[in-house]
Amino acid sequence: MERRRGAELETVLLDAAWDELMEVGYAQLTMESVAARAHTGKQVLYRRWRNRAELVVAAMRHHTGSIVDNVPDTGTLRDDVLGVLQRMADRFTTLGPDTIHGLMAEAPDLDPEVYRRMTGVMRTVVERAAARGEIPTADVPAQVLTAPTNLLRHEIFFTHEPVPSSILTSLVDDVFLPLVSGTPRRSG
Amino acid sequence: MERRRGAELETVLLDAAWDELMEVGYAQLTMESVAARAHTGKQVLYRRWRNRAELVVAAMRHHTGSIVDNVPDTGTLRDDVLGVLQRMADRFTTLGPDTIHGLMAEAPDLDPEVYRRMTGVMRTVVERAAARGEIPTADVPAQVLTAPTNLLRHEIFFTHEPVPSSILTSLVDDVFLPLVSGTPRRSG
DNA sequence: TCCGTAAGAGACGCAACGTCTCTAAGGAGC
DNA sequence: GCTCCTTAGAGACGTTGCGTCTCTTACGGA
Repeated sequence: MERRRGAELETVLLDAAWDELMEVGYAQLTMESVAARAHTGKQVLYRRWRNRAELVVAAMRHHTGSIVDNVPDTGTLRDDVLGVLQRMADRFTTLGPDTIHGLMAEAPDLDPEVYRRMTGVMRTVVERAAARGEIPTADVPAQVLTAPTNLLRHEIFFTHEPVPSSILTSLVDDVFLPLVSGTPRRSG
Repeated sequence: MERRRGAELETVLLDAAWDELMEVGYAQLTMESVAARAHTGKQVLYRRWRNRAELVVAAMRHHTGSIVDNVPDTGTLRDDVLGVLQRMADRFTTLGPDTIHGLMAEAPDLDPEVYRRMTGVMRTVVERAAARGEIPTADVPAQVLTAPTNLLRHEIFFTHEPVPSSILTSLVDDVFLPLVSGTPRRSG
């Protein structure tokens, strides 16, 4: 019997977890089913991850690299932000809301990190736009900076159909760009 | 033995579920624990609700009435919106994120209804402001209308501490009011 | 060649699910 | 006031999946 070890085994485990996630979804995914799919025992899983949630998160990380790498840089703020949103939408659509909700419920310490990353991405995009002179300043309130990604995430969480692209454009054109372009201080 | 029936029994059951929810949280709440607290059997619960999620939702509804009743009407748009947000924050804070995530994971068909209600509330608030002449028009894009409540909900979902009131004011002053008051069309 | 680590496999006890069964309380109808 | 029918109260039951524990054995390092 060929016995897998080290990185090779780990890849097999993570792939098994990912495949199981894609086929049956998070709610139906069990440690037993992943172990069986990888032709190994549960202990091998528990030696590496403390529970289902950690295993699935690791599988997700393994399957798709970080969003933070290669921030969109199209030359216009609008397309950059749309690019960011499009990537988020694509990514979460493949996961599906049940997986997301399940993970949120079981791995509560995990989420803040995930979404704080996007703040950095948006900051980069906005700073580039300001450097181009496209917007008056990169000094944008945090709530404005994170509004598009947060609203999209909200949409993904509460909607069970894929997010239509009209929502993405509306978030950019109706919400984000007006807030950063004019930045009209209220007269009151 | 006094045997409870009908509405009286139902109230006891829902109260037991609510108390259990407040004391141990959603993850630790079991049908058995609720039944025991209500001094009854599980079958009495299952005769009324199909599962844990439905029971808890019913308990929440029973404990706190709808938000839609009495929309804030303070005379200024800013205070109205702040009032709406404050109520949302209060309500969700008593529940806690684990309960919310747990419910979302187990009762996926439930959520859209809940958050579409707030759209109606915001529409009312904005229409009143337009009628007062406080803002130029009540014809506001849907994404703008729902931005504050959605962003707050997002914040509640991803944060594990209570939402500070500075976030509420920022959502109103930095995001919402600029979008509805000037509504400056971008020059480009 | 020997040894120690960990893979592969599965038994185990536990917790909670949701179903099923049983007894008896207490309204409704006569 | 008696009978009947619904259903409360209680808990047994089988199932599932968790996370732990145990055992044998492959294999890489010294």
